Amino acid sequence: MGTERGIAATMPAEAASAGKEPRTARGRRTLRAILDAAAEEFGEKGFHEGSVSGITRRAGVALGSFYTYFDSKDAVFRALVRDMSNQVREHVAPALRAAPHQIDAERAGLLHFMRFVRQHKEIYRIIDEAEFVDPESFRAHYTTTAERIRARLEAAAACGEVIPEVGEVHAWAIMGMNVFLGLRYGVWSEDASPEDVADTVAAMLARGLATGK
Amino acid sequence: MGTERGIAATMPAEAASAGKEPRTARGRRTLRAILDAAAEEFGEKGFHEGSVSGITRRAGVALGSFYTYFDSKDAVFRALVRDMSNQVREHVAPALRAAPHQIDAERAGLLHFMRFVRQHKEIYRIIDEAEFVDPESFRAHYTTTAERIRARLEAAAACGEVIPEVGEVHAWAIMGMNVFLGLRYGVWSEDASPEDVADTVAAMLARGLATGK
DNA sequence: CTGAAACCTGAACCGGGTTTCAACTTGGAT
DNA sequence: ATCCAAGTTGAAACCCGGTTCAGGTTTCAG
Repeated sequence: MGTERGIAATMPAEAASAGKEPRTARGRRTLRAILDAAAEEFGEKGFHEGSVSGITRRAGVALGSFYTYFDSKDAVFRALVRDMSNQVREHVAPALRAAPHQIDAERAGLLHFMRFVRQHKEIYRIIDEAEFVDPESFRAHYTTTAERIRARLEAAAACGEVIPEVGEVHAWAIMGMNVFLGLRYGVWSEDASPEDVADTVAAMLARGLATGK
Repeated sequence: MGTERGIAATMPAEAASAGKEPRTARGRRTLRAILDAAAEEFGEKGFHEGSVSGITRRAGVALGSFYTYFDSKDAVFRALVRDMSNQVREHVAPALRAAPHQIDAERAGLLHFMRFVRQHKEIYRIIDEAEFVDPESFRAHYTTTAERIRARLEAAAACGEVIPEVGEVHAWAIMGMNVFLGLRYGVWSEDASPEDVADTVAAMLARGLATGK
């Protein structure tokens, strides 16, 4: 289960706990190692089964060093959840902008989300477990995601691309579909191509399931 | 957060761990008290934060009595997950049968699911946490739920009530919508009536979001 | 009524993981 | 070259909750 790049690519300024930011290059290196190790550890074992010593072992640093950068086990987890949430958004956003029509945009959103998930299967374990470990971030993640979908839909409604009744309910419905399809066809099994799944959903979104009669 | 009836209504034979079934009326009473208390405890605090002593305190029995009926903390949780899964199904099933048309059936499914959720808000904490505590049951719950939806859709397709292309993808999409709408409008806030939400979704499912043009 | 099985009790055991801390090392500014 | 703040170390203190168990109480079939 390749965590590959993990958090490393972007190093958010607020990764460490308040007042514990590294001041030297060495410190930044260690912090990054700890964050990547934490993504691995929690992705594999979950929050409660994962351990701080597991993180430091993977990172190749001493147990005590962890507390140079984080106040607690919870704190790293929170940092990770926020980062994951951002990563998804940043990965999907460009595809949305490129779409010529709103239905295409929703199709592209799902498609790129599924692709992202296949490369970062740890995301479900981390975001889902946030419901228990860091409810604030969990709620924030889904609320802002739904809000973004709603804004897109309403803009499209203004252009006459979709029906004028679109609103929050549609946004949550679409988000729910995407999350479950990502779990089913991204994490659990890859027995259907993301493109086919996205096509099917786009068709349903466009014209519904009812027959003409 | 009234757990109200909890598990009490139906007492599944396999609630207790193997070989630990109660043999007297007193035993059954105690087992039931423990199960209801466990639903409360885990619903409020989640699996890891919840404790066996918290359960027995709520149930008004001694710590040791717990182990008369369950092999471990995990075991009660597993029993709870299966029971919850059944309860939802049993609560929603009748409404499905009563629907005259497949789209009505899906509307009714969502409607009754939301109503059930409002009365059993613990369900999300318990089923969601099963992803980590009891992955088998978690997977089973969603797999069989989706399978049931798929079967309904395909039967309806055979009657010409819905388009013939319906399949697994549609089933997972509908399930995902329902889960997230239940979370948003059942657990997090009751700022929209289940009926309105269900109507909106049914319309989307029937005719889609695209405009005529 | 009565005795054995079922059930209840809670103090104590136990393992494991988080967090602390005092001594030590490193690196870059002066 | 020197010095000290930043960083590192890992053993051990600490905490906490799951699980056990030996002894007492209740139930109910015979």
